[in-house]
Amino acid sequence: MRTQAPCLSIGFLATTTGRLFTRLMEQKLKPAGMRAGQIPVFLALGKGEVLNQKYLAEFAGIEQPGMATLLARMERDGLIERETDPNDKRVSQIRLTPDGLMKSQKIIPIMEEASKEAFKGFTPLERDILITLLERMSSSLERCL
Amino acid sequence: MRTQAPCLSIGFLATTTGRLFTRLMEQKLKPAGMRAGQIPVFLALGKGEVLNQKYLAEFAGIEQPGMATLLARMERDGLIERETDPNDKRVSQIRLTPDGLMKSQKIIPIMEEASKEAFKGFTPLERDILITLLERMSSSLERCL
DNA sequence: ACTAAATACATAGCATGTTATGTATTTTAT
DNA sequence: ATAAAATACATAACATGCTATGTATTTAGT
Repeated sequence: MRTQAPCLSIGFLATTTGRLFTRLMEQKLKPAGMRAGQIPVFLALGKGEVLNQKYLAEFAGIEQPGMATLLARMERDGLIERETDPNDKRVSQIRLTPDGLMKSQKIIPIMEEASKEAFKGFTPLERDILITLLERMSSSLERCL
Repeated sequence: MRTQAPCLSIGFLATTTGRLFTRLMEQKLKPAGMRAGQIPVFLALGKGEVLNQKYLAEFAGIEQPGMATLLARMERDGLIERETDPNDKRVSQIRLTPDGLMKSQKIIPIMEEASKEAFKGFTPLERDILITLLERMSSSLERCL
């Protein structure tokens, strides 16, 4: 008896699926004036929350410089506003602008649409299994990084 | 009885897992002088094959301009060589350089390592299920794009 | 034969993410 | 009290991938 070779296509599959999902979201978000990378920011600030960059980066699961440039683009596009925290001048307090707040209302319905399409042909059980296994793989990968 | 809400986290999970996998591969490839985006090219040309850009783009599952810039960087770094097809001057025949060929030998073992780490804690059955479900989701997404 | 369509590749401009590094500001330790 | 460490954010340089578009070259239609 010998150990079965690990499936080599998993990396390709994971990155491809992620890319396809991003593309689908871009398609749906574009008409609404939003971009895929902005989703976590809209989700975090969508009820008028005021949060700092560090929190947003962790929430989005990206590094700090990535969030910094994302927020710079969103500020440029009038989606967010920043204000220095008077209690700690290193921190900037970030909130959605009225326009950003309005746009953010469409995020959840759009995500629902996209998820529905992604899960087309899946039973609820298959859906739950995929989620669970992906979460476990995600954790495994995080642990060895 | 009401329909269960579709899981909204699937997009985040898919893109995050893909990104984490890419990061892991980068870590392993860097010491060997390779980058994550180059993997499909190394796989396609690793036995001395001579292929054109269109084929490589399809093989890698990315758009043509993406492959064009990838190949430009790989040529810059001495990993590939290009030659115009004499039978059709639009086509460029692409092959790995001796250095690229040598480096490509390490791709499969590195992919095996990464897959092993990604699947840590998975039973063979779970592994197969994840692959199958991801393939199905990938197909669903491709269909609606 | 010759124009029009198709094909292969290149380029521009951008978004997203990464690592590496710089710059203020605040906290900690002596 | 002050020097050192930690923290929050910004910037630089880059890879990867996208859409839109341009440029040859080849193929097809008349």
